[in-house]
Amino acid sequence: MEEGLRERKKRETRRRISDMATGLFLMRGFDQVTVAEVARAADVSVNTVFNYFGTKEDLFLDRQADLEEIYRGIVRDRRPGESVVDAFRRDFLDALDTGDWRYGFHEGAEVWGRVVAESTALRARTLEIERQVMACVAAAIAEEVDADPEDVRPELVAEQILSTTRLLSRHALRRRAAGESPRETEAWLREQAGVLFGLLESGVGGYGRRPLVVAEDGEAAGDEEDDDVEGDHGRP
Amino acid sequence: MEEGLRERKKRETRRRISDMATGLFLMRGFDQVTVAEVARAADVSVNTVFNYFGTKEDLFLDRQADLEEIYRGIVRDRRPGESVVDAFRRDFLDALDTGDWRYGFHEGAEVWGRVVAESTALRARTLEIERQVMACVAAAIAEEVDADPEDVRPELVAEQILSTTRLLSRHALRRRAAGESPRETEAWLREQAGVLFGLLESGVGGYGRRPLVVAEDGEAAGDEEDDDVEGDHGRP
DNA sequence: CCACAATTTTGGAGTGACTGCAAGTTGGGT
DNA sequence: ACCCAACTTGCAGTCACTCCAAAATTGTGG
Repeated sequence: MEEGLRERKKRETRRRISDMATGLFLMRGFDQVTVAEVARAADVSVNTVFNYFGTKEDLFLDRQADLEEIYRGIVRDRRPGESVVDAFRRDFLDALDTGDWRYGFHEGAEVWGRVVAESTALRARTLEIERQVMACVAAAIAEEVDADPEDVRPELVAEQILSTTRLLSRHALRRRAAGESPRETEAWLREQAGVLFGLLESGVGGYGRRPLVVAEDGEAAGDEEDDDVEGDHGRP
Repeated sequence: MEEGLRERKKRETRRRISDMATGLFLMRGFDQVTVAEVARAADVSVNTVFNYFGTKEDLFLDRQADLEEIYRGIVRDRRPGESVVDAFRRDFLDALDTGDWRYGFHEGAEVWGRVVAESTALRARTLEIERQVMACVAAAIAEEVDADPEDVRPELVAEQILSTTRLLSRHALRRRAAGESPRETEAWLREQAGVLFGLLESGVGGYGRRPLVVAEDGEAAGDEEDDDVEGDHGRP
């Protein structure tokens, strides 16, 4: 098991294919590059490409396994006094500091984001991956709180948290793509992370509540702009 | 514009193609039916099929426009005193009563769900549709509360609500597919809708909080089973 | 009823992802 | 050196989907 020549070659080949592919995709766009071209660039046959990667999309998106492992760790290793939401918020803010690839803050993320956004196939695969990661996080949470298999709450919590981070990442990419500077985007993200995670914690129950009594005949049903999410959930 | 012969024929053709397609898909599964077969069954050429439907998946899933309109209505027509979450909960419970198709409670929904679940292409398209519907709901909410275009909260609220209903539908389909009776599933759904929407309202902030002091050396970090989500959001 | 234009349908010839198979080629153990 | 297993390759084929130009159909004005 000393890492034979065979194993090394396999790893190298896989790597070479993946690198050539991502390079071409980033340069010319996903749909503008054929698998045959990738194969030629990596100096292998088309069949070999499909031997290593199940689909063309996987050539660009094959971090799913890593993601699942990392997220499992976040849930498992949360600190004393931390809820699951707390743990993910901390991780998100840390990632913001370190320019982690997961949330799309790293160098060149705008290009990557643009390539994904422009290809329906890649967008679809991204969603599917997110779904699977969600299921994985839900399982991790369920295991941690030792929940009944019938209990749906872990899934809900996972879904809520991941939609929050996904939302933040998406806006980050959009802003960077629109030409905003990394500094500005980071500041904005830090602020919005506070808002959104706060909303997550305290609940969205009151959002957009329509007033019981129509005001003075002025506007129909406007909301206060500043603090329209209150803690009261009682319904009359 | 008296509904000429031409328009009627077009509508009929489209309908015929769609019906034949869904029939075949439900009977034999999405991947086991080719577009050519659908075309033959509908007595048109393959090109005509693609003339009416952009992709094979759209032959099975073309309610998106309806969905968006309905959801817009739910947001717009919420009653006095109702928050957005309230409005969607009410709609969900109503749908449960009426066997509405949107959440997969109608007759034959298990078959439909199985067909979708078995095809990666259909699953992917479903996710993409859900994403677009989400964006639409977010826009509706933003418009209703007259939010700043920069404000991300409407998107978060939309995402949260729709993941809740989606979660409920998914479990409903799974249970029906597993052979549970409609009655049982409905009862379960009604109960879970209460739990999940409640969690949405009051926030998931405390979920899975790890205790500050490890208990007595018994188990490591278990949670109370009944009410592990409290209203306190303060972090120590 | 007859051109004539607009629209729809169709056939045919691609392209590109992906599969299955049979025939090489290569690495590792004997 | 020899063999087996794993890996690679070429080839033929399927299927979704596109582009284009030639019918076929429908609506319109004389």
